[in-house]
Amino acid sequence: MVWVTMPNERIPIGRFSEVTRLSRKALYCYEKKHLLVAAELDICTGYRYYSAQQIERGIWIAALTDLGFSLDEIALLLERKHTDDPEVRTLLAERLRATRAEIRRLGMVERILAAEDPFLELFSMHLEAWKIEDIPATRALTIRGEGPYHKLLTSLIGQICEQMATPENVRQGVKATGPIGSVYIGEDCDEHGGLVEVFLPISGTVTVRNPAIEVKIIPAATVVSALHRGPYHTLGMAHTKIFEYLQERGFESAGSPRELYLNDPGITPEEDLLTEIQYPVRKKG
Amino acid sequence: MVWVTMPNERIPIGRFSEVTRLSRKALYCYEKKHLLVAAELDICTGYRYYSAQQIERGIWIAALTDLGFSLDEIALLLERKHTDDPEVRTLLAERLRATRAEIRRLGMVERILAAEDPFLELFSMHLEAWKIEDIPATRALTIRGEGPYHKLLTSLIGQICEQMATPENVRQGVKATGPIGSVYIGEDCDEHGGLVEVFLPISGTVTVRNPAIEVKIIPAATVVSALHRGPYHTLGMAHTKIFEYLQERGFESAGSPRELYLNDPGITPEEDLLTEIQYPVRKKG
DNA sequence: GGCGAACCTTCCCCCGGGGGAGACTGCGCA
DNA sequence: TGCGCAGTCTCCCCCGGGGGAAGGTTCGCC
Repeated sequence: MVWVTMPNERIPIGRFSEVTRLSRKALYCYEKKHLLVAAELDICTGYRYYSAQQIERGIWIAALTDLGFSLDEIALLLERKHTDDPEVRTLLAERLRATRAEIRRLGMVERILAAEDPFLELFSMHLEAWKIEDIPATRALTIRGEGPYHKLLTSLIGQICEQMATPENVRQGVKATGPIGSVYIGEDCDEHGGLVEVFLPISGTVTVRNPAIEVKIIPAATVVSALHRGPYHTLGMAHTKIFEYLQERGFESAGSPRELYLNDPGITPEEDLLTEIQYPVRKKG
Repeated sequence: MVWVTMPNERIPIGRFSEVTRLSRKALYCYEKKHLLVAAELDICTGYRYYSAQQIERGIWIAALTDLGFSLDEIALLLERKHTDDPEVRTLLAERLRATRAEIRRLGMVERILAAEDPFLELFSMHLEAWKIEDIPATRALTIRGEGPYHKLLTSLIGQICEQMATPENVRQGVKATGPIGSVYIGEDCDEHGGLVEVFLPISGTVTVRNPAIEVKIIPAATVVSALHRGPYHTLGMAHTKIFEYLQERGFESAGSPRELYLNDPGITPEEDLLTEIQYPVRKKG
């Protein structure tokens, strides 16, 4: 027996959309990409009609998009899902991996949002979102000193700036090519003082009169870097945390830590000061 | 002391992008939306230069987009994050809710992908993704019968189709407006047989000669519906599962269950047959 | 002063659809 | 036979950028 009277071999898009749970927009879109083309297109009116057989394909598409596959991937999966294809297995495995990564990420997002003060949590967290950077070698003015950091840095930076600002250097067009930074060299640095080198990357022909100042190439390095926001006297804590992090992750230190002073303490409020902290490390495989 | 020589009040987009971890594309995009506009635009060359003060804003934006806020929301949050604004709190709460929902969803996705046969798991799961529908009242041809389902349904459906196919009805332009379905009326239905009404929604002026056939209005209903794929003799299991589901969720039954036969068993292979199962329920708040 | 490399610009297409406008069609009913 | 409403069509803009082309700019160094 054939159900001659059944109209459902000519399903208009609305009904098809309901039963497959695919929106019309999605159906138009799939048609454009030849992923699911209506069985019939009335040339007169432009109306689309789907066949009952297409319902199954529609449901598959809906299910697979829910899993997070792209439409291209879905086309491939639909074509080969019954064959035990290595490409299909790869696709599934990769999707599983990506899904788990996303769940982990969202878990962290949830923790932040659920925190007492999400904004505080968030900002410090993001600042402490380390990244690994390759720093190219740089030509720089450098000056060393030893003593309690606060006064020392002010003095060293002052001397470098003065040297840059001499008429002859201004005339020569010497330019700073990056922010001023410092390297903590001493073995026995503690939180308050030690041996420090301040540097300022430059370009051009520079004339140095101050005998304390050298022009050096700072060698390239791979560093783990983090951004710190707040007064300079809070940098010590930041260093401690980063150092712990590196230990945990098994990074191997490859030199003295540096700081880059991203803005000018003369015109920026203390609590908005940004400092990039860099720890040279050896590359992990 | 002012660091007169520092060039970092004129940060080109590349460096700004590195330090904030925002891609250039993103920065162009934020500029268009006035979310983060470079401090300086060289009118001659079109080059953008950011100021060091903008780094902080950039970092905020990066952090908030990671949390999943839209750019409009971020604009609002940045403006009011220090005020204890109810709108801000709502935004945070809503984001937390949405994040948790997404985590739950991805948990299910993970389960499916990690299953032995993801495709099997997926299809049955998606078919059993219930939805609640409001079915409007419909005019239909109906016919009742009692006995073992298999033979009974075949016979009843046959009679309805015959009635539709009579010359006078064809001439009158009587049309089916939906798939054939059935209602299991008997209190003592079991898996094998009982009292059943078969219906076919129609439009137009119909002539009925078969005394067993009535033209009725099937009343509107709110139903929980699921799609089943496979031979008709497996429908019993599906009914059992849906019924259990309804019990668990505390739905209150509001009538006899129905089935809609979405494709024609005469031309569709048994294992591809789609049947929509509907259980009338009372609306839950 | 010149050169090459690195950097920057705008422009256009892509993802996977959602929202809505403006116009046409179909269908049920009288 | 016509009416009215619901369904459908195409077109365009939106999200939040990514990828890449084609062309102008800057910079450091020689």
